[in-house]
Amino acid sequence: MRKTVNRTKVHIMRAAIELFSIQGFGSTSIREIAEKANVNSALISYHFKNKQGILERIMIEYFEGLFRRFDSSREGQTEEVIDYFDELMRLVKTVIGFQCEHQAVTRIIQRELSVDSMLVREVMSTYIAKLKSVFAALFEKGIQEGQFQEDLNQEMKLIHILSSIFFPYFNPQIVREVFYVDPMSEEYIEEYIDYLSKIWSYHFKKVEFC
Amino acid sequence: MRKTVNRTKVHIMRAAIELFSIQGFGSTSIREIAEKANVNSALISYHFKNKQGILERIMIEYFEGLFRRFDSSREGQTEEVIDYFDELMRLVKTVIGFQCEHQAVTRIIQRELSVDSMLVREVMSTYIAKLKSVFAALFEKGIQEGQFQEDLNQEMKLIHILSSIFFPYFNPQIVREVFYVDPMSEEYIEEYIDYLSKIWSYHFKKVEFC
DNA sequence: GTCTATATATTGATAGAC
DNA sequence: GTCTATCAATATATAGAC
Repeated sequence: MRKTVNRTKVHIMRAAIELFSIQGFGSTSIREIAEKANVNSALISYHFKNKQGILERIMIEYFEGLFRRFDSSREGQTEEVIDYFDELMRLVKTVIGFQCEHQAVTRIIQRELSVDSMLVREVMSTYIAKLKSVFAALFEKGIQEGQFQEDLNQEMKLIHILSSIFFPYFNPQIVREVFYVDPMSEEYIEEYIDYLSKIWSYHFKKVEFC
Repeated sequence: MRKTVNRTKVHIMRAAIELFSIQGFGSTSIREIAEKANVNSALISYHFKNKQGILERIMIEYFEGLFRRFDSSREGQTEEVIDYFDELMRLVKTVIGFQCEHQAVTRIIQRELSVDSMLVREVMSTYIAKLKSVFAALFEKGIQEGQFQEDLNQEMKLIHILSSIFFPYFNPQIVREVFYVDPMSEEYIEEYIDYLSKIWSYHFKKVEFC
């Protein structure tokens, strides 16, 4: 791949991300994207086939990046995981951090994931399913090792965790305009993680009786 | 208002709701709506001014309906609320029930609320703010009456509650295709409410020491 | 309130020169 | 890889008859 190729592709992607996130996919035209990217509109068809093609690349790069992040954050770690609850919170922190770094794309993906299409079903069955299985595997191990409770409904836990992680970053405007806090700020993140940790530690961890 | 007026308006609204919820607002054209509603396309401009006008009515009717439901569900009740946690869960149940009854509109609203526009900001500052204040007032009273803890961050509680209520009904597809359960089913609702109740009761209620 | 007819703009996508 | 030029389809919106 030559540099010129990437430069145009990247410019188109960046412009598309900004516009999709503000106006929505359906309300954004190829011409608008080309204009914002300072690129000839014909190049979009050339590089991405069509508008849907841009969204596809945006989604794929996002999730590939997320799972790469998972791997790299596991690198400097000792083989044996000791505390599975810590591991859970580390994972949550990684996802939230990634979502903050990619605010616009996060918003686009969550929004477009609620629309019916082939692309959406594929993303669901690969990436979201994979994300779920990462958490599910963690809980399974935690239970095996006797660190986690197994009385609560496991599926509910996972749905609940995804809700908690996704929602504030899918709709940061609600958080900002109704709660007057910025979900992307360091303070908020720390406080939110802290909150979730408190809530969850009691219900997920196996209790030592008093 | 005459009957004929309403019939057309209702048909247009119904068709728009179905299309918006499946394809998204931006990807749906006035013509499509008119066709699905078996109505002349010019009538949309006549009744709603433009496409945005339909969305506006959809949103307003939804939230007006929700708050009317709040009022009516409070009717047959004794003046003095005794258990504020029960009251909280009753409120949660009401919202979730309402969301189930209006699946399509719920999806549309959550999705379009993540897009930037005047309409969205208005809906946020009126309806979502009002929804928040309903929960906030409940917590305040619960604390005053010595039934609720006040150690946890109150704002986080509210964000967390809204996340838990909204997310599964904003994106039921994730729940269905990844978790293989239907968030609209009686069983799910009961189990989910039960789960939330368990999680929250420990952290929100004032504990009687063991 | 509802229709036909139409004006006008914008859409996504491609063919072919460079 | 990038451009110009252009197509056919579709968009929203309105004027005026009924």
